[in-house]
Amino acid sequence: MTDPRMIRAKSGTNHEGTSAHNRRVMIDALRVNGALSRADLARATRLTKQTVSNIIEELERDGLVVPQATVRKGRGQPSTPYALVPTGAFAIGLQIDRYVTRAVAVDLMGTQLARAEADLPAGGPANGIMVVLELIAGVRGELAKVAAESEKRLVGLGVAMPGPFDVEGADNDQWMMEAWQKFPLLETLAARTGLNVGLQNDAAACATAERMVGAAHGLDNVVCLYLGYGIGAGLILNSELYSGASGNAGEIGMALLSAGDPKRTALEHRASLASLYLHLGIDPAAQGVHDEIGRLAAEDNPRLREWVSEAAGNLRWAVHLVETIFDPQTVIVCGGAPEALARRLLAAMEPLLPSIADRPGRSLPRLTLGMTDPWSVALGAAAEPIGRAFDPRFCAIMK
Amino acid sequence: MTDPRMIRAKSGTNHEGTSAHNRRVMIDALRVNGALSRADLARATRLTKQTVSNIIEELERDGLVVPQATVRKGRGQPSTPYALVPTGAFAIGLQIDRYVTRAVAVDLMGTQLARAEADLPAGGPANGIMVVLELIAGVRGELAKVAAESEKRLVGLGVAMPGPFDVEGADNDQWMMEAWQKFPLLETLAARTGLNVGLQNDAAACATAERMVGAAHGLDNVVCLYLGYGIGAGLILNSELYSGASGNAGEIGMALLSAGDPKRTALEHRASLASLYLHLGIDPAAQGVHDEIGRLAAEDNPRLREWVSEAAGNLRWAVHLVETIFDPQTVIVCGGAPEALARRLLAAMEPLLPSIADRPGRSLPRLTLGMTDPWSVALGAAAEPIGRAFDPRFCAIMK
DNA sequence: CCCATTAAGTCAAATTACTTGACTTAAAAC
DNA sequence: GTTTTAAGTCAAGTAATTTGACTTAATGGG
Repeated sequence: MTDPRMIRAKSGTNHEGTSAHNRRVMIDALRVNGALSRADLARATRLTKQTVSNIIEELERDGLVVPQATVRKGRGQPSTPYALVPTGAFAIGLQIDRYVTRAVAVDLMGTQLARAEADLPAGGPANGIMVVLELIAGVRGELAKVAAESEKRLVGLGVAMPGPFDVEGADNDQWMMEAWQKFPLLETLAARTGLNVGLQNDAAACATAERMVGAAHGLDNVVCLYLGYGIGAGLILNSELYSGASGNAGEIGMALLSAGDPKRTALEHRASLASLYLHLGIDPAAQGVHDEIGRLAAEDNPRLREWVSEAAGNLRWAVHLVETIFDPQTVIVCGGAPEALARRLLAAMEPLLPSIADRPGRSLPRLTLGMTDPWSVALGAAAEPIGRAFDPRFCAIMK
Repeated sequence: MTDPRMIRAKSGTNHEGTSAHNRRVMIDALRVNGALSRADLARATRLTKQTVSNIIEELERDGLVVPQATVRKGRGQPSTPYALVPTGAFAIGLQIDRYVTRAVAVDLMGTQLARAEADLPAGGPANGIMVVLELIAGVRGELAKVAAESEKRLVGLGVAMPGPFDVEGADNDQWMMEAWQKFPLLETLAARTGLNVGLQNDAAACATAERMVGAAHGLDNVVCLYLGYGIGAGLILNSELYSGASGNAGEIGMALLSAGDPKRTALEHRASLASLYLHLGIDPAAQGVHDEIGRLAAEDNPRLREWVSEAAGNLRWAVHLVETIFDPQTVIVCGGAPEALARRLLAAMEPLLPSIADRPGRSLPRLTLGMTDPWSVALGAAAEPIGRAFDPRFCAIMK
C-alpha cells in the first residue's frame, strides 16, 4: 500500500481558496496603490465589476475598507474610491537580539501604535522568556488601550532573531543566540499568547518592513542588505520573502571574501557592527552604544572613518554579488546602524562596481538607503503576520 | 482619471483558474510520484474524491493519463492507479550557442524523440536565423513521424541562449551573442513557427532540465551551477525557476572573485570552459573540442590537471557562496563539460568549504553531479514550455 | 463459509463564488 | 437639452467544488 505521507503533492484549491485569493489581491492592490474605485480594481485585477463589488462590500462589512469622497474625473458617473482601514488588523512584532528585546504593535498599514524594549538577561531563554512574555503582554495591553477592537483583530505575532538556524558549528559569538534557537520558542509563545506565531531572521524582518512601509514598497524583486551585529540579506523574490530550504537563505555575512584566502575571512568580520565595535574597542553590550557610534559618525571620527573605508569596500563587493546573483530591481541598505553612519557607508560605497545592474532604462537607483532605525527589525517582525494574512502570494490559493 | 496602466495589482482568479490549478497540481503529483490512484490523489492534493474523479476523467479524455492495472492493497476495493501518458504533450527546445545551435523534441516526460544540431555561421542572426528555422522545422518533422498527434499536442518552443540579456558593456567575447540578443528572436520564431515561444539563459535551461528528468526532480530549492563557455547558476526557488527582475538572475560567472582585487577578476575567467580552452590553447570554435577535452580529462593530462586544480578552488568557493546565500537542498553541477572532466572537478572540489549547508539531518549531499551532456541545455529549453503548461506554480492561479 | 469491516470509487443534489448582460445613475461634451 | 461615457447595481446564469449516501470489491474474523 502506498503510504500517503510519502506522496508529495501541492495542495489543490476550491471556491474558498479562490475567494480568499481575490480578497488578498484586492487588499494588496489597495495597499500598493492607495484608494481605488471598484472600477479601477476590476480593471487591475481582471475581475468583473460585480465580483469586485461583492468583495468590497464584504471587506467593508469586515471593517477592512471604507469609501472615500466620490471623485469626478471626466465623463461618467463619479467613482467612489475605497481605502484600507488602518485599524482593520493588528499584529505584534518581537525582536530578540543579543542583549535586548523589543516588541511593537502595528496596524494594517504598518503604523506603530505601541512599543517597548527591555534588556535581555544573560543565560538565554531560561532567564529571558519571562522578560519576553511580559514585554509582549505590555505592548498588547498598550495596544488595547489605543485601539478598541485590537484583540479581535490581532492576526498574529511575528518573531525575528539573528540566524542562522539549526546549523552545526555556528560562529562563536553566536553562543548566546544558540540557546534561544534550541528553545521551543514558537511553541511557548503560541501557547502563552494564544496567537499565531511566525519566525524570520533579522535581515528577513528588515526586508519585510521595507516592503510594507519602506523603500521596497510595491517592488517585486529586492535585496535588502541588513547591517546589524552581523550582516544578512533579506530577499524579496517574485513579491515573496525567500527563506531557503531551511530558513537560512541570505546569510551573506558568512560568505568568504575570496576564493583563495586561506584565513577564510567572512564578510561580516569586515563589515558589520560587530566588526565596528571591535575596531573601536567598544563593548557592544554597553548602554548607549548606538548613539555613541551615531555621534562618532556625525563628527567624522578618524577611527570610524578607517572602518567605514574598509567596510564600504567589502559592502561594495557584496552589492555587486547580490546584483550579479539576484538581478534585483534595487538593493536596499538597512539595519541597525545609525543613519549618519549608514549615509557615510553609502557615500563611501560609490562608485559601485560594474555589474549586470548597469542596464539601460533603469528607473530605480542601484543602491537605496532604507530604514536605519533600531526598531525596524521588530517592525518587520510585526509585518510578517500581516503579510501572511493579506498577501496574495503567501500560498493563498492553496487550501 | 487614474490611468489604469499605472495601477499595479496581481490578477484575480475565477473557477477556470481554480480548475486549471487543480489540473496542474494533479499532473505535477503524477510526474513526481509516478502513477497514483484517485484516492491517493485526493489525499495528497486535499481535494475530494469526487473532484479528483472529475479531473482524472477529463485528463483521460484529453489523453494525458491512462489507468494502469488495478492494485489490491489490503482490505477494500482495489485501486486503479493512473499514470501520465508521455505522448500527452510535446515541446521543442532550441539552444543557440556561440558556434552551434541544437534543437530537440521531447514528450511530456522529457524523453527526447528527435534532435539535430547545426553549426552557426558567423555574423549573428542575419545569417543564422535561417539555419535555426530549418533546424526547428527538421526536428518538428522528425517528431511528427515518430508521434502521430505531435502537432496537435505541441505546447511550445523553448529557447535557451547565453545571458546576460540587455546589459550595457557586456563582456567582449559576448559580441557574437549580442547581435542575437538585439534581434527580435522570440517574435520571429513565434511568427514563423506559430508556437508559443519562451526564453531562458543556458544555466536556467539546465536547471529546468535537471528538475524535469535529473537530479533536481521533485526538489523545491536547488541551485544548478552550469559550467559552459561561461558559468551561471540556474535557480529553482520554491519549486519555481527564478529569473530576476530582468531575466539575468544567476549570472554568477560575472561575480568578482574577491572584494579587494584591483584586477577585478570574474569567476568565469578562472572556472569555465572558455578559461580551459584558453589555458590549453585550444580554439573553442574548432570541431570536436568537446571530445578533445573529454579525452584529455580521461587520460589525466597534466595541463588540464593544472586548470582543474585552480578551477576547483574557485568552484568550491562558488558552491560555498550559493549555499550561504540560497540555503538550497543541494547544489548540482551540470553543463557542457564532458563527464570525465566534470567528475575530476567534483573530486577536486572536495572537501567543500564549511557553510550553513553543514546542518544536522541533511538527506541530500551538498554537491551532486547533474547532467553532463551537450544536449542538456536544449533539453531544458524544451522542458520550459512543458513546465509552463503543466506546472502548478507558474502563475497558474491567475487569469 | 458467511458476514462485518475497510477502502475505492460513483451518483445526484447542494453550495459557493464568479460571470453575464441588461439596467440605473450621474457627470461631461456637443 | 440630448448624447456620450463611465461607475455601479440587479438578477439570472454558470462553472466547479463539496457533501453525503450509495455501490463495488477486497480482506479477515468467527
